[in-house]
Amino acid sequence: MSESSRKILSERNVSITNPRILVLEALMENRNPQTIDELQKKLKDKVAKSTLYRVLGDLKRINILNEFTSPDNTTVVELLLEDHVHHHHLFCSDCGEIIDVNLSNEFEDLLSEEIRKIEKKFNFVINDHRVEMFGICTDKCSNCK
Amino acid sequence: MSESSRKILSERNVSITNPRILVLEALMENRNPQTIDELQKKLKDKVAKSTLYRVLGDLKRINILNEFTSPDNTTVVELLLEDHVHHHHLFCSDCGEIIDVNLSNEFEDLLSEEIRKIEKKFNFVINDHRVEMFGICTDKCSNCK
DNA sequence: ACAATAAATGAGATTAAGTCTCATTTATTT
DNA sequence: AAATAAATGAGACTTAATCTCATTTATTGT
Repeated sequence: MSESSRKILSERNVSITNPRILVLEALMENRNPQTIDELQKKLKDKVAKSTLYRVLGDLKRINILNEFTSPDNTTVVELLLEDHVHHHHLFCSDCGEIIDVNLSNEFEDLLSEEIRKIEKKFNFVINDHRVEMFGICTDKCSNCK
Repeated sequence: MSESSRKILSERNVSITNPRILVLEALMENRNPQTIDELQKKLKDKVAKSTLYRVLGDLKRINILNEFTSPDNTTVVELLLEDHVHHHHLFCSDCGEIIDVNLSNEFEDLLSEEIRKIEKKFNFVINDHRVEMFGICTDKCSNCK
């Protein structure tokens, strides 16, 4: 585990430091998105707040961190590694859970086609997209019944 | 113009006040999304900051305001009226412009089908979705060349 | 392996978006 | 038109995120 976070850093020419390893490990603990607050709690007394934000910035810069905002306006963060690259999100407006979702390959192909049309129409080069879905989980989590 | 914002409010049983009319008019000036900062500048010395935020809250509550966060983490807001309901967004990472985009009806149908599958898989009731596209506008705006 | 150099960190100050409070003003109801 | 209820303005307050700078830790060249 500590091994692989070192590998991640060295492969991308980022110097290997304790805070970076700790943040990566905390991110690897949950593969689902987590809030910065959750991260901060996990790393309490191990990594300073300023360092946490800086390390998250570093990880964004080397393109292995995805940061976005949940519908209730919380910043959320997740590691993007080889096995887990392109996917989408499903938000429960009741309990706040965020679930990673893969759409079928056929659908992703259709979406890419549709996006090609948009590129032409608006004269854009589009390099990324995401689909966000909002709803209520009916029996998945303990908060909602 | 002032007429129609009065109408919007009275139809939804929201009392008609000057700040609400002014905010609605400022929102109607651009039909594309605008940042809160832009709004604030337009309404400088006419509507207090606290009132602006409260009125935006009111408009969200009556479901005619869409609020979201742009990739550079700015809060963005747009009016959702009859003619302009379901649509998506295209973000220029160069100049920050946000463009409203409609996907084809056929594609929206396919997306709804795909979403029905996700609902079953995760035991969710999904009531909304959005597609966000990120790229660079090649010749649309003055900032990018 | 070790000094020299460069980069990263911790602690806390600072900034700014958004919220809250409460006395005053404005709208609505009768 | 008076009574009541709701909304507003001004500024205090909160809090996520950024910045600063002295100290610590990593990297590089010999």
